[in-house]
This record gives sequence, C-alpha cells and structure tokens, in this order.
Amino acid sequence: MANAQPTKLRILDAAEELFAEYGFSETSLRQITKDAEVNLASVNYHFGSKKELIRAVLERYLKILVPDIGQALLELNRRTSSPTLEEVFGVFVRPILALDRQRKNGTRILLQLLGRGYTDSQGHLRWFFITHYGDVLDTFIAMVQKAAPQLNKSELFWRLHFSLGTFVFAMTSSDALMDISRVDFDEEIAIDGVIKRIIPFISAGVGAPAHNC
Amino acid sequence: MANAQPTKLRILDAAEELFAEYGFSETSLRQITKDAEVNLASVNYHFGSKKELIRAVLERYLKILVPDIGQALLELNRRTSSPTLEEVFGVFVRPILALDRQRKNGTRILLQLLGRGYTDSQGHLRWFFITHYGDVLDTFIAMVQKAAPQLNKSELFWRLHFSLGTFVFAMTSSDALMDISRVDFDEEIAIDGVIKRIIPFISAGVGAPAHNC
DNA sequence: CATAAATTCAAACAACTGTTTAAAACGAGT
DNA sequence: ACTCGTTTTAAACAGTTGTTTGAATTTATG
Repeated sequence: MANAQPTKLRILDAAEELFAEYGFSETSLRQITKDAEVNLASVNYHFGSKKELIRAVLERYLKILVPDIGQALLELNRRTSSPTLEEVFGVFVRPILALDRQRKNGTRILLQLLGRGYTDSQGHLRWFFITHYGDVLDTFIAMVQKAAPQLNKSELFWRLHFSLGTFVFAMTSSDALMDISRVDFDEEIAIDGVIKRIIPFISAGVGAPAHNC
Repeated sequence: MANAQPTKLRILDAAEELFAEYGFSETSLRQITKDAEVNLASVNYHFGSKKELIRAVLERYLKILVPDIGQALLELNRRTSSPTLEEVFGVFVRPILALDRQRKNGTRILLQLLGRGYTDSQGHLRWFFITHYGDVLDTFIAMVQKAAPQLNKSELFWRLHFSLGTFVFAMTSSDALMDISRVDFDEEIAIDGVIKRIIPFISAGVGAPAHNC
C-alpha cells in the first residue's frame, strides 16, 4: 500500500516546511515525523542526528541554486564587460524563482530557511556555506566590487551584509508582510514580487556614496 | 548581606544579556537565575512567567527609547520644514546611542533584543509595540512619506520593512561582523560605527526610484 | 518583641526534547 | 522457502524545559 515517497524524502519534505515556518530549534523531531507519517527513530536512522537533517534540508536546495547563480554570474560577465549593481543583484532573481518549479513553494521555503539558518545558528551554517560555495561567493563579490568601485573592501563588506540582512529578514517575515499587503493595500503580492522589490532597494543601498569619517 | 541589587533587577540584567546573545527560546530560566545568582523560582514569583519576563526586559528599554525618538522627530520637524531621508533616519542615531549611558552596552543589547524579538516571535511583540508606541511610529512614517514623495503607500511599506530588516539583522549579527571586521580589515568598529554605516544604506534604499511593473 | 506580610529556597512536577535499543517486519537473492 | 541485510517500529532512556509547591527565611509593621 500507501506511501508513494520513500521515508527519507518524506522526512526532508516535512522538515523543510516546518523549519521554514517555525525555525530549527522550535521544530521537534516528533512534529516532523508526525507530519511525514514516519516513525520517530527513522530520522536518526537515515540522517544520524537532527543537526545533520538540518544540513541535508539546506543542501538539497543549495546544491542546485548556488551553481545556477554562479553560472548566471558568468553569463552576465560575458554579456557586458562592466555590469551595474542592479544587474549583478538581478542575477539572483531567476535562479531563486526557478526553485518554485523544482518544488512547490520552493522559493519561499529556501529563502525562509536561509533566514532561519543565519539567525538561528550563525557560525555553523556560515562555515558550511563558505567552504562549499566559496568560489561562487568570490566571483559575486568581485563583480559587486567592480560595479561599485567607490567602496573600499571594508565598506563593501558591511553593505553586502546589510543586503544579506535585508534579504533574509524580508523572507523570514514574508508571509506576514504579504498578508498585511493584501489586507491594507488590497495588493496580492507573491514571493517574486517581494524579490523584485528588494533588488532596487539593495542596489541603491550598496551603491550609495561612500561613507567617510 | 551581599547582593547590592534587588532580585528583580538582577534578573532583568542577567536576562537581557543572555537574550541578546542567544535568543529568547535558547535561553533557559536556569541559566538566567544562575547568572543573576538568584533562585530559580524567583523569576515566576516576580514576573509570573518567562513570556512576561521577555516583555519586561524589552519594555525597560523601549519606554525610554521610543519617546526619546518621538521627541527627536518633532524637533527635526521644527528645525526644517521638509527634512531629507537621511535626516529622518539619522534621528535614530542619538537616542539609540544614548542607551549606552543608561546601561553598559545598552545600545548593543537593545538592538540585539529587537532583532531577536522580531525574528523569534513575530506576531506577539509586533502587536505590543504598535499598541504602545503607535503614535511615534505614525509620525515617523509621515515624515518618511514626505521625504520620499515618489513612493506610494505600498512601496513605502515594503521599503520600510526592508530597512527594519537591514537594521535588525545587522544587530543580531553585529558581534560576529565586528569580529570579522577587526580580523580581516584591521578595523576596530564599535556599535556606533555600525549604526552610522547603516543610515546611508537605508536612506539610499528607501529613496531609490519607484518600482513600476 | 511579636506578628504579619513579603520574599527566598530546595525540591518536585509534568511535559517535552533528541537519541538509543532491541525486537519485529520487510525485501531481495539464492 | 530460507537467509541476510535493510528498514521500520514501539518503547524506553537520559536530559532539559517552564512552572508549582510548601516550608524556611527575611523584612517590615504594630
């Protein structure tokens, strides 16, 4: 009978949804296994521990998304010799939205997961990301640097982290914000609308005149 | 004998430090009472529950900070009839930094608390803030609106939340970021340096050309 | 000093957490 | 049909959580 999906996948699917909604530490293995309709012990059997489950959930997205972004950056580099900030940041849009075709609500889930991952346990996942996807990160930073030459390395560092914060925060609260937008402004805004509004914001922020003091 | 501070204050002092560092749900009452050198049960005796302790910790700051900001906004309004975005956002700097005189590391603690409060339990604290300090929020929004007249209410809503995200995220990770800045760029940046870097970023982001599609 | 109220304290509570165990069920391969 | 490795299962484990209890203690009041 019954469960179309093998256990391991059912766990991943249930976990990513709960992690995105409630955060990592606020989601219990019992909740995950109940939603996935599998036995409690199967998480530790298949993944070893909760921590490794978290990493597996994130990795399933990142290993598709990050190379995709990396390639899009290279393509942009090939098209125009010196792209603007808005073009560089705009590179994120298509790969991120493409996740919705890979999995239902994939875009929302990944971005909420990223937000959770960054605020819940900063050091651990940060290290994982840099060691696995550092090369893409480097080419991205180099392109931003080139598009905003007035910024020294330190200014750039801070502004890129501000941008990350903007992104991450908007995504962790995207559900609530979209609700408010619908009720207060009678505007039905989906996740791609949010992303397309963030890009000009970030671009202008990073491109602001350099700060001296 | 002994403890200079009364129990209630010792709990608040220890709690705010731990909440800022580890977040609300990751901080246990046992840890708080151990740091405060008081009995475990005294939290429930003096505050009723952990949830009310969280609110008390935040309220101690907000009831000073928000009226202070409100007054600074009014003063700015009196000085110049139509202030720029950077001037409006700049209003936050002095009151926030003033917290450092009220309590050691007060600025960092409050801002980290705000970050925690927003990402950990979105609905609850949001409601509390709006019902208690909604008037200051309203005058602030009106001034931003006036300084960026090209934005309609919806655009403004999104960009202000992006700004909030920038702020909050930068603060929750401020410790880590300042560490990196010291090691990688040999720059010793304190919390006021971070704030003064955020203001131009936010100002430029909110003031970016309106987005149409 | 005696009485009453406010506070502190150690202990226990009930509920929850991630993890482990050992037996049961399952699914090929021969 | 039997065996062997894989997977699932229910149960228990050991630890933590916020909260409550009732007695001991301190503090203030008459």
